[in-house]
Amino acid sequence: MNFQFSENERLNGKFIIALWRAYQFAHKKSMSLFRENRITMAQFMALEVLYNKGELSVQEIVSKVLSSSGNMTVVIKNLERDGLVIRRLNPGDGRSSLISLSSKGKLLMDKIFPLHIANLCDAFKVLSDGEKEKMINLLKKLK
Amino acid sequence: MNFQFSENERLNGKFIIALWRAYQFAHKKSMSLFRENRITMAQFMALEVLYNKGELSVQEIVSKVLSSSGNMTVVIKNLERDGLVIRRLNPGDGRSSLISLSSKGKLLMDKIFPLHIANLCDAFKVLSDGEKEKMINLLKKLK
DNA sequence: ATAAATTTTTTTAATATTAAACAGGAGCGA
DNA sequence: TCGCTCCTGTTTAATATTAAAAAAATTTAT
Repeated sequence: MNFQFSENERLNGKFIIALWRAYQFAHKKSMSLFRENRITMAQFMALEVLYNKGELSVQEIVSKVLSSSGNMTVVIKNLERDGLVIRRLNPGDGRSSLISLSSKGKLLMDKIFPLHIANLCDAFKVLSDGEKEKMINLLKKLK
Repeated sequence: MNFQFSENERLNGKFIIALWRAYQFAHKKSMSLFRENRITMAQFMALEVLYNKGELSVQEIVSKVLSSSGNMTVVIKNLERDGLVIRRLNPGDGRSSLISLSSKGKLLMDKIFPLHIANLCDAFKVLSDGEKEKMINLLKKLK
């Protein structure tokens, strides 16, 4: 005898799957974009934060992309190796260094960031602004 | 000069982040549950399909959890090593094998699956059934 | 029936991800 | 100042994930 679902449990199961599939769907086009430009999604997320916020410490990047510091160490190491970001010592704190986009990284983001945004808009075009706003407010209740 | 967002682009950005955070939030409690029971989330997802659908081929598992076959090969190899699943040759197709829960795997799922469902219900308890149904229907429009 | 195409799965290489431990700097109170 | 704690970042080990190539079985087309 396996576990038997109640109606409520069944609905919650459907809901978590719907969230997952919607998130996957929204990124499908951009995954190809990233692949063509030889970066991974994790690398893009770090580049995106630096592009929009400027020079940041590792810890600040981590808090923006909901990752872990151990993970971000690796991602930034690979971005540094590929010449997309630059690291300099933090003059105000001997423990940390500050990461920023190189000119090569800036050029890459100038090219692909608008395309990524266009992909997102395209993915969500079947929803109205009101529908999106309503869902954002409901989803924010989960905390 | 960095990229400037339009209102629509800003809303889509907020929406994708809201989806991501909601999905993460819904799994937070169960991540601890999985850790305590020495399995990973990827392993749980494979076990869950086998628990609810019975014996399946690798390809069938892959299609249920939206993974890749190369990835699932590894996940199942680790589950096999830990004695949680059993593999037997598929009598009807020489290319594939059939995977099923071992008694150890079944016992584990009897214990943690109801707890996982309870965690999901708890995470989503601030939303009404109507709100969840409405969102499921809207999210299904993304295809 | 044979050749071609497809399916299923594994393998390899590279990157990502987590947990856990660790090192060293910074901040703070006694 | 000393000692304690917190913060920041790296490292290690294990697992996951992807892309790409490959092997083998099956199916399809001719």
